[in-house]
Amino acid sequence: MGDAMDAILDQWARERPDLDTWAMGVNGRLARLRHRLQQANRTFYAEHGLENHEFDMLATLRRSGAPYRLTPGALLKASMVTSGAITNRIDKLETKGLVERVREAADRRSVFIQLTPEGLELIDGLMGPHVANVSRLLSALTPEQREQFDASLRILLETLDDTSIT
Amino acid sequence: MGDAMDAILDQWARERPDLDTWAMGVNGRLARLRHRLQQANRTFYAEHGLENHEFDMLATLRRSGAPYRLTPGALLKASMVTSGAITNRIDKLETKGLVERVREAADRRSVFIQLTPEGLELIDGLMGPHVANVSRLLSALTPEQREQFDASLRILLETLDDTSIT
DNA sequence: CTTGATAATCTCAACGTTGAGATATAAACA
DNA sequence: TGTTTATATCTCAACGTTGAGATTATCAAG
Repeated sequence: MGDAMDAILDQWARERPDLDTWAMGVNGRLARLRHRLQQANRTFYAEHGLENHEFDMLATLRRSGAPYRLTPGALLKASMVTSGAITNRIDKLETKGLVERVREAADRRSVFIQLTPEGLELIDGLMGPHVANVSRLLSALTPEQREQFDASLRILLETLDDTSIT
Repeated sequence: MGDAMDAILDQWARERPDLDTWAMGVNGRLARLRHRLQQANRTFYAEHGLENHEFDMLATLRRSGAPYRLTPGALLKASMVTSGAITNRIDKLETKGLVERVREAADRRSVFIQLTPEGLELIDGLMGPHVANVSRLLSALTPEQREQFDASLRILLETLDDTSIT
């Protein structure tokens, strides 16, 4: 048995036997696995009327703790997109009534993006099923494999300087 | 030492200790690692005037073997985007003179997208440095860890039905 | 104070992707 | 042969992201 990447690496072995295929394989598998998981998550979120990135933003606000508010700047750092996209996403969630812009900071350049009661209720109800869903998707690994897999991911991220959140 | 995901999971442990964090951690780390690698690859490709997806399409044609041609349909299956994007990407590469549309199939609905001599020379010269670059990015793992990491990725992809290429 | 520099957020034109539909060809079958 | 169904590719309006710049507010220095 093999996955799609095995077939791709077979082609490379035939065409360019000089190339070491290990790194190419990992690079490709990471891309493909990420894509599959994202698709599966999208299906789950859609059942509750949310886009992938909407779930992410609600979850980011939820885990920040009461009163469940962060500035757009903080949401920007917590995401992997640019400022224009953040403004757009906040606008959409505000229209849905799941977050609201609150101006009450000392620094009046700033705004707080805060979960509404509806937003809080939605994300709190979804976290459990979401975790169960992801667990199911990753259930093919043994407990030992899981631990090693996660550890390797952490090692790679640390060397690539992935150290800041907000 | 920890990565960004460790801090995020600490927040969840504080806010929702009922949630099992392992799966969330792997899901987040996969997204982050993929993003980092894509950024690093982008930097490398940009030094040679290529976008990420342009490199991918040239590589797909290259590994298919002489005469380095595939139909848009095959390129579509090999990619993770939709048909409109494929047409657009082919157009761009054709304008750059790296591929050309060749109509000589028995089935006249079909077109071959074929590497030009310039396209072949470019991708062939880039594959070695590309592999070296990705190897460097993943070099923090020991040989044994690499093997286990790759094996786990394959197991997960197989269970998620990632089995077809073109 | 006032000026200049810094910071937070938003704006918007350019660009790429989506995805349903259009177009053209081929295959199946009466 | 004519008709229907299937297949391959392209088209294009709607939508989201990018990223530089505009806007507004704060801070530091004189």
